[in-house]
Amino acid sequence: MARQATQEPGCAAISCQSCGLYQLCLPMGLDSADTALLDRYVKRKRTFKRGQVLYRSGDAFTYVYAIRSGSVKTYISTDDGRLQITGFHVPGELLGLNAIDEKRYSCEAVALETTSVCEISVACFEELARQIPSVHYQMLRMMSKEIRHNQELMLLLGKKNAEERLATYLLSLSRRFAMRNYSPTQFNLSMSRGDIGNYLGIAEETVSRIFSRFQEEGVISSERRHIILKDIKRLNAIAHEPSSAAPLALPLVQALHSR
Amino acid sequence: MARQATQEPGCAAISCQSCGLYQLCLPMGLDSADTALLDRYVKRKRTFKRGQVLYRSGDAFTYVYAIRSGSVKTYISTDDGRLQITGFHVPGELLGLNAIDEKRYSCEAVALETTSVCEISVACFEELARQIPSVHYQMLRMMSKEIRHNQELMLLLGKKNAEERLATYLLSLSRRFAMRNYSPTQFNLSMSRGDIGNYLGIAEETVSRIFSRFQEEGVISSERRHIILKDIKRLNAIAHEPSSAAPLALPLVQALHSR
DNA sequence: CGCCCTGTTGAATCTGGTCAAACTAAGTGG
DNA sequence: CCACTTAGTTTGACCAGATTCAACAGGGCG
Repeated sequence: MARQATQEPGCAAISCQSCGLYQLCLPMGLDSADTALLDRYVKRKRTFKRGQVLYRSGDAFTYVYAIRSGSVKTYISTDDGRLQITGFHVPGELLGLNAIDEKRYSCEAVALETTSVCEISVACFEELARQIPSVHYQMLRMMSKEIRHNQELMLLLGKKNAEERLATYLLSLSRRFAMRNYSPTQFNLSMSRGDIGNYLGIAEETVSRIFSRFQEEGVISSERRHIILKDIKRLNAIAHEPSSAAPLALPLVQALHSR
Repeated sequence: MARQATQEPGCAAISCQSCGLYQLCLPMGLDSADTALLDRYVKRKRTFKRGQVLYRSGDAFTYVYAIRSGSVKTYISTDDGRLQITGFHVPGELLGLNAIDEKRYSCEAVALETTSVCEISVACFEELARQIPSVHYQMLRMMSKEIRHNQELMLLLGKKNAEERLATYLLSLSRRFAMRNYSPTQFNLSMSRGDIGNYLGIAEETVSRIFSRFQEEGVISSERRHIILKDIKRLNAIAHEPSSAAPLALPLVQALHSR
């Protein structure tokens, strides 16, 4: 009942350019024949409204989701109901891949706002990978990137204080926006303070307090969900990011932020 | 100068059975021809002593390591030198795979005790994957498993208190030992209290205190690095593990621990 | 217009960190 | 074989940062 499919033909034509599959094949330099083949496997476009569930933990692994617009949070939970948000996902990202070996989703995915996705059947996806071997390699790269991202989050959760966590978080968002050619210094958050706090392992009140402190110190300007980064150099100093380790997003984008 | 290679021919003969590659091909039901092919790519066996470095963060990605015996810790660090251990690795596990997309290791790997590994050249490994397509799929499975494991660690670091962290940790170890047909209730830790605390995001003093408390309460018995789990049911209750999510190790082994 | 959700701020509390010291085990070298 | 060193572990006392509880403000939406 939560799911609301909008099954339109004609989605495929634009899908490869606009959704995650593009990212999957572009770096490998696939020719247009491959690209066309790839498009055939994009089964349907769907739209989820804020709070709607894409999939639940334990559900059979039947679809991979490529986000076209909007944003999604994923989380897991303890047996007594505490949640840990494990990621916020934006357009261009692929969701559900880590269900590969258990054949069931290991986390729950919920739309943060109205979100449009391409829903790709796993069976089709596997067939696709058989026909275009480099797809497998691309998947390995994407998962390797996710592992690194998670490891940096572990560093954050295990070793950083609340200020460092928020600074790291803002910079990470900034880089992801820069990557998509949005302003890296001015953006709107699609997630609540509660979600941010949950993700970073601190209370939402602490998030509020530190946003206020950053604002007093002139590092950022925050008006509810609208954020302006005013002193990225300072944010970088506060964040104490991993040293020689790879950045959260693309290495190229890293250069945008002076060190 | 830290590296001490013992280059022996004849390693290949036993390697596939004894090191991680076996785990990579076995689940796919490779025939003996494939297995033989696979063995050819095991270049050399090496031994690292306690504290020696297998690879550093930022090093070029040239080898994948399959642990034959001993144990290894991996960690990343902030720019001001704080470390976060991201994993302890035991025989049968493959190390270094998440360097795939950046072509450099994203973390540092250090032997916890005298450790024997098979060092597999990445170039050979890629050639191998080309010849046996299912190897790619196995790699995807392994990385998917690692992502899930990391997500559970994020839940632990973000939402659990010190007692829950220790209980979760002991159970995770127990399952991994059970998987390798070692006693799930009695084992020696190869890592120090400091390493455990670092991994779990708590101080080593807290680790000590809680081990003592568990002992007082009759849940475990701990004498320095020798641990006996005396009440696994209670440990499970304390740990508050992820609900419907996949277990840290194999699902089959999970059944060993009553819920 | 008023309700409700989100965000903000204050004050009390507490878990776990930090610092310090004693103790144990395992080497190391004379 | 023993004195000495070193690394690891345990325990106590104190303290700080973050949580919890609670009250309140402000937007957005019905």
